[in-house]
Amino acid sequence: MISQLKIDKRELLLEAATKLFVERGLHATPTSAISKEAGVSAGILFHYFKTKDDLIDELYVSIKKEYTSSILNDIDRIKSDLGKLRLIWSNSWNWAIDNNLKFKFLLQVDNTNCSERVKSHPEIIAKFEKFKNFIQEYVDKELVKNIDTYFLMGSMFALITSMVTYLTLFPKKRNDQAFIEQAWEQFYNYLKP
Amino acid sequence: MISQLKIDKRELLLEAATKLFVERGLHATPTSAISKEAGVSAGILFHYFKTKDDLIDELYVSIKKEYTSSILNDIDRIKSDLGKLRLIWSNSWNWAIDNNLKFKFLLQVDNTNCSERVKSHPEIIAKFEKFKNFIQEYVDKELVKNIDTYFLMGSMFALITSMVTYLTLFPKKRNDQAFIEQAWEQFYNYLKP
DNA sequence: TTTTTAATTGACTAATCACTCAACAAAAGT
DNA sequence: ACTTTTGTTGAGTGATTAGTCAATTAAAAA
Repeated sequence: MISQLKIDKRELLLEAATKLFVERGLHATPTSAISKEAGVSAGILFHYFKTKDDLIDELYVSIKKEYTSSILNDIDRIKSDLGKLRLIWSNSWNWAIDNNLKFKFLLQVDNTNCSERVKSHPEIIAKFEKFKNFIQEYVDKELVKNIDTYFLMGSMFALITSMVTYLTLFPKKRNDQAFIEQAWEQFYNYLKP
Repeated sequence: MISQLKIDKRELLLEAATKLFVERGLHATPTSAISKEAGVSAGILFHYFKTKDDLIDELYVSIKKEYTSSILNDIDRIKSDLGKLRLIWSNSWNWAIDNNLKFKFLLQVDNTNCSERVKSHPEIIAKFEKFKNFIQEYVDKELVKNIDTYFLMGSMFALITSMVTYLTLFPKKRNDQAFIEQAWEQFYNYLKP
């Protein structure tokens, strides 16, 4: 086996970190707690990650990539532009609910001033630009109101996040088709010209 | 004078704490940094606040009260229901922009699991209920879509927060009446039945 | 098998933190 | 004026933290 154990311990540490960071907050979580939760020795964390901040950075970037990728899942299976927009919408909150810890970790870092360096990671900027162009296309096609793209993206993300918070609090609603339909209607009413 | 200095130092500490908590994060800010920023000795902080957590709690509650109060400013000067809703909307983001540090502090605490005890403060629960009834009234009057009030409140607050983030990033837009009008239109399109 | 390389441990260190306390200063009360 | 209460200081304390390192084990290469 080609260092299977190595990959395992790294993953164990990242998973443990996600859980504890969300439960206790970034700075309130000692590295010793992370290694304990992962069931490994305290020192090994610094073998895989140079510093605690490096661990946070790597965790953020990997989760963000996972999230942004999931948003475009199955997008080619849909023909209509509006259908695609709806799929992006539902992909977003579905991933966030199915990966609630990871999503909460993203929110926590995004709401923190202390890690600006993470957010300016090139791969993340690239994904952001890609998504921005996507929205711009909808504006050009007059499927979405002609207003500053940054404003649109910000409010879209805000609405999706509040949807996630609500569905996490009331999980039954996730299978309530009438509710989902109404929520989508509201979302698109917000966007349409 | 009736202990004017006492009040002053308390206020100085709270202001310094707000600034540093937003800049560095709750747990990354030592109490020593707070007292230094406030220009007082390290020990005095624990004369006014039993513990650091107590300081955070008090700060949160006082800011939250200030914010929720500002939301209903001048509400009686407006006659129409829709006008009142619009005033609530604009009051919300105006306060948040004018008191950006305080607003960011609220967001930071709200996005943290470590201080559940703060959010369940009776005065805050009361304000929340009051606002909830307010929304319910609009639903009953059929000015707002008939969908779960918690869902409505969550998304309203999300939209307002994204408005604040945007206007903080692009301050000029705040005086752009056409933009504000469009933003309001979108907001109400989201809510209307 | 032997050698080399990589993974893993946990005791250790230097720094930092929340909080205390004895001493002093200023106000208020008498 | 004197006493009591309240405000204020900053050095000190014990606990906790991120990160190190010499030693041990396991895997890979020779």
